[in-house]
Amino acid sequence: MEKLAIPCQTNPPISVPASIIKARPLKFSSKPTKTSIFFTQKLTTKFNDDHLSYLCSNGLLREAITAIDSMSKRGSKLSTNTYINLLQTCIDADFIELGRELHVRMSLVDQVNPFVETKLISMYAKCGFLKDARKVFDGMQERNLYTWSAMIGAYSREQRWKEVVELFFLMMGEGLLPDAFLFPKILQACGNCEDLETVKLIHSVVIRCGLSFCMRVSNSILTAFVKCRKLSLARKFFGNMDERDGVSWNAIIAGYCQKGNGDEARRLLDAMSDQGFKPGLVTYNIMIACYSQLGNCNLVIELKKKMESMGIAADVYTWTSMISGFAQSSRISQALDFFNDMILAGVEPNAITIVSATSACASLKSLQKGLEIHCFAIKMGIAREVLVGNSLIDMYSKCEKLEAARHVFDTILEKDIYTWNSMIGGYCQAGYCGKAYELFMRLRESNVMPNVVTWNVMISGCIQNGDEDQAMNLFQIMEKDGEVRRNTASWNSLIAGYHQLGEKNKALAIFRQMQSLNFSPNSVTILSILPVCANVMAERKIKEIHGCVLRRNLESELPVANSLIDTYAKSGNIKYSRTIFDGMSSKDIITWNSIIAGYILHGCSDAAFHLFGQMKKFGIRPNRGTLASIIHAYGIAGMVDKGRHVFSSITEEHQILPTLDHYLAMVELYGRSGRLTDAMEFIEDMPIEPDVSIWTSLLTACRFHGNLHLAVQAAERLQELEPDNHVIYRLLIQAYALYGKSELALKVRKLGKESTMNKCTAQCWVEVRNKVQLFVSGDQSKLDVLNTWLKSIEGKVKKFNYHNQLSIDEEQKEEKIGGFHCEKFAFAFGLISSSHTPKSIKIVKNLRICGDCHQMAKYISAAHECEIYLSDSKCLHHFKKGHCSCGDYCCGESSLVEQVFHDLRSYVVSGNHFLDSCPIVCVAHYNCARH
DNA sequence: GGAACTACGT
Repeated sequence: MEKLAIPCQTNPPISVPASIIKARPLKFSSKPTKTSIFFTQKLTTKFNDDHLSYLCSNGLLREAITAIDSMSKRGSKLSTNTYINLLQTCIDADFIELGRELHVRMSLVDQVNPFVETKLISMYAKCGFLKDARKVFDGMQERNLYTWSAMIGAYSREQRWKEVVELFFLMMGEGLLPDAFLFPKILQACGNCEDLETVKLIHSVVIRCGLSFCMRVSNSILTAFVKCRKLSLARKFFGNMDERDGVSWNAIIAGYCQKGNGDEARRLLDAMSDQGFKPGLVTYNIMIACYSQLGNCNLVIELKKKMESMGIAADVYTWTSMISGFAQSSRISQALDFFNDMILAGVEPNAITIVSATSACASLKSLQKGLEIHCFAIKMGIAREVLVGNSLIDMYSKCEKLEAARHVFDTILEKDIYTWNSMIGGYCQAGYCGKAYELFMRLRESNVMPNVVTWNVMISGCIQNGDEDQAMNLFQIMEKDGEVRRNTASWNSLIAGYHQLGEKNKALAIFRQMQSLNFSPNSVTILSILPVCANVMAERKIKEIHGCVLRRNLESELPVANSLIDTYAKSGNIKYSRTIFDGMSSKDIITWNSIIAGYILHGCSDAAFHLFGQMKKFGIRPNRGTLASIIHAYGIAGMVDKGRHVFSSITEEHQILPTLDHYLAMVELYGRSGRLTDAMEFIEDMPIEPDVSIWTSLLTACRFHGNLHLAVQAAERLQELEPDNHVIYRLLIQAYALYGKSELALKVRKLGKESTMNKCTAQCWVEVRNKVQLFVSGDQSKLDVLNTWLKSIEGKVKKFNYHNQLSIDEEQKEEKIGGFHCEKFAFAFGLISSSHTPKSIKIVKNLRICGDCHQMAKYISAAHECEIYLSDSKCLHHFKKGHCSCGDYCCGESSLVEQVFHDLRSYVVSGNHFLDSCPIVCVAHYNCARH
């Protein structure tokens, strides 16, 4: 800009742009007339205005202030207009400091009036100082519509909807009503905080003040009803509208889309065209967003083609909603394909596109694609923006690239709490608890306040990494030190953490405490606590949680219903699983897998096959888990060829790479049917290294079918894999001893003695009529009654359908109580501890049930018409009418995994049994239970 | 006389 120095008598020489000089009238009459005085004043004002705004627009704030001060010293008062223009300059250029100076000077010369005050409100608000804006507002003598509009507009921009609605009521209290501009703002606020009552009130006010004809206002009412999720009201309002425009149609269509009712939205779209309204870009974008979220690829493509045929090009919103919608509906690779298509179509992504695409990469853990998008963000110059940066941190964390995540973290210019939480969460997930803690401490020193999420992330990080004390400590101090209120997620972090640590009892205690403090469990809580209760003796607790699910209307959430199916099945109640399954209006692959696995657990392979067929009929594609289960089911049914056929279909038909669970199911399939050589050959041909479960499965099969030669091989391989496992030692010794290799047996025994492993004590728990009794091996006190009874039936059991197994279980003697295994006492206690034979007995055993006891359970279930549910360390046995759901295959030596034992002992030791209403009766008191 | 600031979609 060309600058000229012009001499000036009253002011020091200053530079003024040529355009201003040109704009100045050049002629003055020598004698001042009334008009010319007016003109001169006006010119002076204009000159001052231009002069000051010139200084401002060039950033010469100090000079501007000096000029103002020297003007006021000379007694020339700045006009309100000048102040307003200056304040506007401050807004436009974000010169809040100058604005404050002006505010001070205006107050000093007492030149404040509603006009400038309103402008001051705008200025403070737009520069991000809402509190100062409010201070001006509160200090005002009189407020008019403009003032209210400025103040309400300020809260609206900050999305502080509640304050907007509050101000609306205050405004009405002062006898003022919004106009056609302000009503939409307030309605938007009501919609966003779902304040239906206020919307209804405004609706009636609008009718009374005759503003219903205004499209903006009535469209805003319509939108507010939609946002309050009152679609019936919205539809009624829409139907009653005298006039509708495209926006009205879009609003009602958006309402159905938000509810996921794409069909109704589609009908409205057609009706809209029929009534002569052309759907526009926004209409198509709404519809496409809806179908993208539903993951309906075909319809999205169809709609996009249709809009393009109407001459409407997909814009950045169209593509972005497709990308984010598909990412959210788990069709993540499709979402990333759309990102590519968008770039090819030459549409420039915006920050939200980048965020959506990055989060898609995060869920896919696709580092390659994530890096590409990071490059895009860098090229667009938005990689350091907080929103984009946050999603990049998340993506790198999920791809386990913590250093890259940290690099992004360090480069983000203005970190918000999400930035910190993402980084801390990333460290926690990766197990770097120390780094997370370090960052957490740094955050507490920064000017960003940790929020409840930060604390929750830290708690779950600590507990997942095993630092239970630190987790509890954080949980205790968060409210006092952190000034955040615990929420459901805080409790969930602890419950899920304890569940992962296998501390079921502590998880249940936290769950109880949570409820007693009136925190409502949500679906996450339910999903953490249900697996804890998957136990034949916890049915009451499960029903209690089921009740809680129904009260909170959580049964419609698929994962919750799926978990209920799974938990009931694992707890012996497959009928309940089925009832829930049948009652579900929508089912996903997990639903089908849960019920199928449930039936298999109960030995009902036919039901599993039937459901598998039905599932395919419904067009649900089986996944990895389904196929493993079905092979397992063919194993139980002894249908080897069918099982093999399913195995080959994994790769051929379903294009899935078989994993260890499929190989295990195949070994079991061969093993059960006695095709041990096939099993061995299958294991040797496996492209992945067989693990403990594979060899254990083979060993079980060898025991069942009496193949000592292969048993020794399996035991040797097991011993190689887990040299410190004492159970495997014992198996190996027994196998050698029985195979006639006593020298080897002795040698191994010597080695085994040197290892410090302790043998587990056998224990079992029996529940009869909601009372729980513990039997521990080695405790022989006061068991005469049971002993006598057991001896009386021993002979009968032997005659009953005995399967002659290869016995390598000789060492179990030491676990016995008075010559019997503890579960036999459990059977006896269950049967004779009250006057009637119970319909069912439920037992949990820490080790694996032996063949002998298994036999007795079968006998009892037939002779006494009493079903026995026995959950041992490996399997759920359901004895009924002389048969067991495991098909007699799952009994034998004690388990390799002693987890169940550990869990159960902790219940007793801590005195907190999971059935609140079921106190544990100690063994010595068993006689009292009869009365 | 000035000032408030224009509904539906990421």
